[in-house]
Amino acid sequence: MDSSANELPKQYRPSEHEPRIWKAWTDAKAFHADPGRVLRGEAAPYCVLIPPPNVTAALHLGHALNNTLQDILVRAHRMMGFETLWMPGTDHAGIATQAVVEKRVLKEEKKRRTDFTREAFVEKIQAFKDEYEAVITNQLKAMGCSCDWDRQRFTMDEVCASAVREAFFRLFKDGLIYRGKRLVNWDPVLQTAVADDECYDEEIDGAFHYLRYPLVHPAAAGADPQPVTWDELVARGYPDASQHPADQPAWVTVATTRPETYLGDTAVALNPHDPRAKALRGLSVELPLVGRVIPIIEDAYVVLPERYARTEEEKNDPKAAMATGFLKVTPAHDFNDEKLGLAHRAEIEAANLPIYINMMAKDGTVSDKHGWNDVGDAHIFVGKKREEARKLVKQEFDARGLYEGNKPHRHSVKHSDRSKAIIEPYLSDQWYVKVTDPSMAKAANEALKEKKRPLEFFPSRYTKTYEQWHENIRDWCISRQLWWGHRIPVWSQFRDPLVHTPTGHLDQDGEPDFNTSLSERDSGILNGVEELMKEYPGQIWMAVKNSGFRPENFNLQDDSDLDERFDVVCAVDDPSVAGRLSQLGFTQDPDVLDTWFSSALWPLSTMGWPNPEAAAAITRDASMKDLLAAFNPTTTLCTAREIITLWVSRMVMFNRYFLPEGWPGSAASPQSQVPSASASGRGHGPAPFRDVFIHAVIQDGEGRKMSKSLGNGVDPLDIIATHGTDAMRFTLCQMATNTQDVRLPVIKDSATGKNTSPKFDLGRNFATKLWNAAKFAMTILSANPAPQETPSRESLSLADKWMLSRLHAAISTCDKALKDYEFSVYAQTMYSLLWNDFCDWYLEAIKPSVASNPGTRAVLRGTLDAILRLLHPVMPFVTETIFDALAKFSGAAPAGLSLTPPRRSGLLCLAGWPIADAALHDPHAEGEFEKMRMLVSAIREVRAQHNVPFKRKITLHPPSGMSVVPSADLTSTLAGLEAISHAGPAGPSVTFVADTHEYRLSNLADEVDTGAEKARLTKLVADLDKSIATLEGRLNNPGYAQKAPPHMVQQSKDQLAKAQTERATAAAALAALP
RNA sequence: GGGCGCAUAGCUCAGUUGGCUAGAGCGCGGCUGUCACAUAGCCGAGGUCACAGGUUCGAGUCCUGUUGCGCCCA
Repeated sequence: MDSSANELPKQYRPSEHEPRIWKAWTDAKAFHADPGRVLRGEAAPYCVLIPPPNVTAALHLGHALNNTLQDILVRAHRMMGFETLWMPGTDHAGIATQAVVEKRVLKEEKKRRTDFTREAFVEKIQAFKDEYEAVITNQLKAMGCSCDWDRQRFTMDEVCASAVREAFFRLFKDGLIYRGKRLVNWDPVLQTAVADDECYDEEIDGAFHYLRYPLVHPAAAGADPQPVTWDELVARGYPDASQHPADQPAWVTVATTRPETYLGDTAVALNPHDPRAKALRGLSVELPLVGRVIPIIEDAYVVLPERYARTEEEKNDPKAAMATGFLKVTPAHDFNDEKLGLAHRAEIEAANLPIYINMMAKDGTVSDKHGWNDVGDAHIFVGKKREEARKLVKQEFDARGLYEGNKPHRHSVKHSDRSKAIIEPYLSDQWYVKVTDPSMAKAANEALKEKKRPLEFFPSRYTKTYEQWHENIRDWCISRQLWWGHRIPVWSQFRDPLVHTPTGHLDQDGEPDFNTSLSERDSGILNGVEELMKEYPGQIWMAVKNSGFRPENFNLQDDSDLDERFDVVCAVDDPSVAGRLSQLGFTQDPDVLDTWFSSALWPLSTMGWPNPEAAAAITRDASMKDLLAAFNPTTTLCTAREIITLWVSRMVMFNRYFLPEGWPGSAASPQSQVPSASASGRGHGPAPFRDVFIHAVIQDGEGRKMSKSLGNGVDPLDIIATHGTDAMRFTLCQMATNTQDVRLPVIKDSATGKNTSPKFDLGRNFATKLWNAAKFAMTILSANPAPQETPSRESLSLADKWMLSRLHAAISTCDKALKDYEFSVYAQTMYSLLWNDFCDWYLEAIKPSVASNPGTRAVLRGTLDAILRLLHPVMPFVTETIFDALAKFSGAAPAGLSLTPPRRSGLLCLAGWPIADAALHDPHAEGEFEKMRMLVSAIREVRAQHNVPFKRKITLHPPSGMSVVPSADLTSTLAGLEAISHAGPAGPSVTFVADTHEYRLSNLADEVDTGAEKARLTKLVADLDKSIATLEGRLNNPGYAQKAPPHMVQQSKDQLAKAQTERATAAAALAALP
């Protein structure tokens, strides 16, 4: 093999190498983590969990960034000798996926979800999921992601599903899951509750409508309420009441953007500081048509109208201009009204009204079937859609002289992400996790202060986001009225009222005493459940409320709505259990869990919790049983900032809740001491990771989010096709500064019509540079092999020592940058090491000497090898390709540079991370080299100024006092000198200054261009004058000499002296010109 | 409404305890088919560090305020 370097083609063509390299990695199982090594104490664990991409769509550039950064960390740590696990997987993304499939089915088959059975439709979604999971997986593999692909999970697979059931079961049993009737964001199109983060605000042109509610005297039950007249109000001191006809019924006017919801009003509110408040005490209003009499309540929440505003601030409240001072309170249809209603519960209930009156069906039409009993004449609205009902209400009020008109009002309204429908605050039965419990939110914040292993955010400012979220958290609504997701594992049925049998005794207060018991039917049900519970110990549970019976078997939940039903929760997914429950009259809750419930379990479910043995059986992977103990807690989570509250927070809560206190998962503790995963830590378990790295969001060149609708998205596969994976990764890494957003100018490629960005050229050019540098190095090594013996330090040239010193610095910087998640620093450091130091200076410097100096060849080979290793995490394919070629040119590394060979299969991804001794740091060599560089730059500048052709060799004349030119050989090589002559120039010459010394150059051309020379020197003198002025100004400042540190003052003096010398020399040379 | 971030060269961004005569890549101008690389090399031009005050011997950096843009939470 005379010249193996020739095997490398002229250019690096990514597509020719990437599939081959990927196969080599996969064949070697290079990314497969062995938990056994961790548990046996053979290697420290390093673990990253992939933020599971939604199976909704293919990955975009944001994913590319997210996963590139993870892969960089993972690959670097794998090389550093950690037993490294990067856990891959995808998320079922409940509502998003269902909505996408519903849309697709409607478009392709013209059918709706409800045209199918639940099972059939879920199957369709499943098929879609399979399709996209494959797309996503292929994308990640194309990106080079070194995940442990044998362990890939899906949030709804069998392993994850059992974790979800177990988590629900434990929380339910512990009283942290309850059923509640609450207002939720209701999507009337998809007919499901949606989370706040599944909504967006959008301004719409609406109006404030002014409705008059007649005032009445509250009447006794059954009696008709009597109207209040204006003269009565005059008597009560109601301001301006005398302006109305005295004997006419009086009213108050409410302002509302949604007139139709008046059907659900249960109060009218005004501010206690409103001058009308006093006069209205004891009165009520009667809702037109409905006839409902509702109380007037006083609450400071109500905005005072402009004319009653007491302060400037109140006056300037934009709402004051619109307000009448009266607010209709509709707790079942507005979140603020709900708060008001609950705050004034007593007053409303005193009026024999429920707090909530729901006047709407699930599809958003007016309905009397959902908790509205006093329809009265308002039946004319029933069945109308929101918009129709609004019109009709206006019309009916108008007909009765009760409509005062409207004012246009642009206001922001919540819309559903998925259906774009306006969100309806809607009262419904939902399941909640009591995250307000101290074992949840508080424990999550305490993780930041854990002594042993505090949770840490990078950049640290995000800690605040996380903390504040937990401080203000509300209970988490986890039920979704969807088909796609984890079905809530609760079986319910309505329960009979308790039977009260007189005992014939009197109680303490002298009242007859009763025995309370279950009905016969309910007794039978309970017996059946108890039997099941015995057969499936710890897997079936039932909660009851204020029953007073068998408390040893069923835990009491006082704050849940269990008056009416029996709820049985199952941790098992067993058809026979389902059958038995069915026989007992139970049906399973039709709802599914919020997607984040299963995502929150990701650090647990992917590792086989709660039952690693069972997970090992399901996956037919024996090592699965050790995963949890070896890798949870994981090391780092990489994600975007909006995920902090949605996902990070919930993972921390769940991990701390479900894993036991003292869960070490570390090699230090023998397994016997590891607490069993079956015990819940209830807030005392470990956080699921140590570091949370929040990376920037990629925007387009205008600072907009990339999105399909804007058409500014960039497909990672397109970039991979045109630039190569490594180029994309390097560019993304280089962009990953710790700012909030990064902009990526997007252009349409005229050839392909696809979106791309010129920024990716940076990475492509860099890969090419590396390729060519390596090719050149190997050409040299093939002609003159590197020595097999470590060369002595003495045999190294200045350039060698300088190169090693630079390498040492770069390794330190990279190590620190990776530790601090400063990806851009890492990329920049490597860019400058390879391009500037290695290519521009070192390779150029050694060209004449490398053939004759074995020490130099050792440094050349060793430096290239180290660069490949350092770059591997960000550019895995090209480095692996070159490393493979370089393996044919073996040689000893220079002393002080450790390059551990690959652990197996000769693969770079399994080779050791380079380690440089501090001894390689050589300030003297760096100083000398720097002097030489300055001289070379000065000569090059003269050459450029005089248009000296590249090939023309010129003569350098050092100043008369200088016997030896610093690094003369290097200078000659790099500056293109023919000779260094201590004699004066014979022919025409040019003077220049370097490091205060006056040099001359001759043989530049047949004749010196005095014009160019004058221009050059004039500019130089001007520049130096500017410096001198600055430095003199500083030194002449009396405070400077007194207060600045002496070394700073000295430095300024030195700089000034140097500038003055150089200026004098340049000025003299200028004067000497003809 | 609460919290956070950004504003530095034409563009995208560095600039970590104040010491700066403010850097990089792209782009721009000049020269170069040169022998690893034209996806390259060499040289160069280009900045009132958003604005206004303040602290300091010294401010891109710290403080206060203003303007503009953006994000998260409610």
